[in-house]
Amino acid sequence: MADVIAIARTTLHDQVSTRLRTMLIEGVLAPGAKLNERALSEQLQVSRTPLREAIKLLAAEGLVDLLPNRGAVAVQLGEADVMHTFEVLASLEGLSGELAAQRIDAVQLAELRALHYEMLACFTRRDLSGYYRLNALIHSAINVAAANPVLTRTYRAINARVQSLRFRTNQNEAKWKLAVKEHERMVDALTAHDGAATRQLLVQHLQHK
Amino acid sequence: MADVIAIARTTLHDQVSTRLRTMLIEGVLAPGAKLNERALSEQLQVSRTPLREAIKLLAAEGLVDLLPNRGAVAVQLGEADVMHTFEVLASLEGLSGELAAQRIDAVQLAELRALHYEMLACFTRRDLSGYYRLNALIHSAINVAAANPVLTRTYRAINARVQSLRFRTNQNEAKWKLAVKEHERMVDALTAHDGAATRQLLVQHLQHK
DNA sequence: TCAAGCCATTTTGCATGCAAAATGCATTTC
DNA sequence: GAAATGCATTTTGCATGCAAAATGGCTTGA
Repeated sequence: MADVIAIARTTLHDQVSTRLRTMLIEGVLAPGAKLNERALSEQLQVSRTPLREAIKLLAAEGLVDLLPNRGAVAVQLGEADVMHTFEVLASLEGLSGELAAQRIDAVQLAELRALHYEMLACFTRRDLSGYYRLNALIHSAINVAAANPVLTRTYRAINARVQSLRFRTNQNEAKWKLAVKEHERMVDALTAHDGAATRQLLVQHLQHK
Repeated sequence: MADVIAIARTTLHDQVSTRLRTMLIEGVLAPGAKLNERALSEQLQVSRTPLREAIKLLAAEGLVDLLPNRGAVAVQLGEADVMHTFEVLASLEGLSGELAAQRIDAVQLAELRALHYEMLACFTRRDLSGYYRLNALIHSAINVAAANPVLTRTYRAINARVQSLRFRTNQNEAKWKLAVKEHERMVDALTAHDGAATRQLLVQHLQHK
């Protein structure tokens, strides 16, 4: 009984916030839309209390704006907001890469390489959705290898803000090729445990979006 | 009637979260302490609803841990947690410096220099509390010069986590001298609009703590 | 004496109720 | 006809009530 993980007990406001978050990211709640408490509570079949707690949480994450006495509104990011968010994201990705390069072990490296090859397969087949999935997995693996929970949490929170945009951006062939190339170099840099290089590559990688 | 600012109307849960945040930072609510809802609501003279909303917010900020069905506990940072937090903070400070170096204007630079001289005065008088105040102002000014609200918000949130620790750390003379020296170089780098150098200095500066 | 089980009390989580603020609409006035 | 005003409705914000879970102490049995 060494590594028995506690049974996940989840509170209602937690479930609600998760639900709302995906609704916001997937655009079910479009930017600028008002979040009507009564309507949402009926839709999600919960009372207003946990719903309100969830909304406060999303406000803290920057996914909704809170107007006193006038409710919550799904944030509408202007061009400047997106740029600012990407600046911070790039920096955090860079840190993630630098730390990962220092801390990644052989097993993690092997797994990363495996994911990379799977991604190449998707690229070759022009399987865009598979590519996206693996891309996310790879970046997540790097994040895990960085072994810094604070970083992981912060990155996740900020990433959620622009996640919805990624549903819209579409890759062209040249960019796609470049991204794959960059990934290749990333794996190399991580293998060499070259922190500075990995950082550089990840920052660049994000700036190309 | 050009720049009339709207009257600040504040919600109760907002006030409560602000109050609790300072209580946590200042150690009135010591790390590991349970946040009893009834006790706090009586103490702050508010009902449990806004109090609970505030606690959820602080949980999102990472100042308290939420144990399902067992309430909230003021976070107790282990050595590893502190290290992880500082890693992220250093990175964000670095970004702040890099952006500030690119974007700072003459007026902001002048103000920064003025603050720096005020800080030197405090250093000369061995006025530690004045020094801390100006130090915070200078870092805040750099943050503002970086002109990235997302960065500012993120930094603030993460900084709050370790802010309470700073009440305890005490400078020795040598470290203090070094910090002042580093600040001097920072101002120079910003004046030269040298992003890389400013980044480097700020990262180092934080690592010395 | 000590441990295990049980019950009373406390505490959290959620639902609901009520008041203040905001919104929308109709009416009035010019 | 357009703008302003007043009123009804809606919506948010907070307080309170109630049930489930947790906590602490007590008794019972070995």
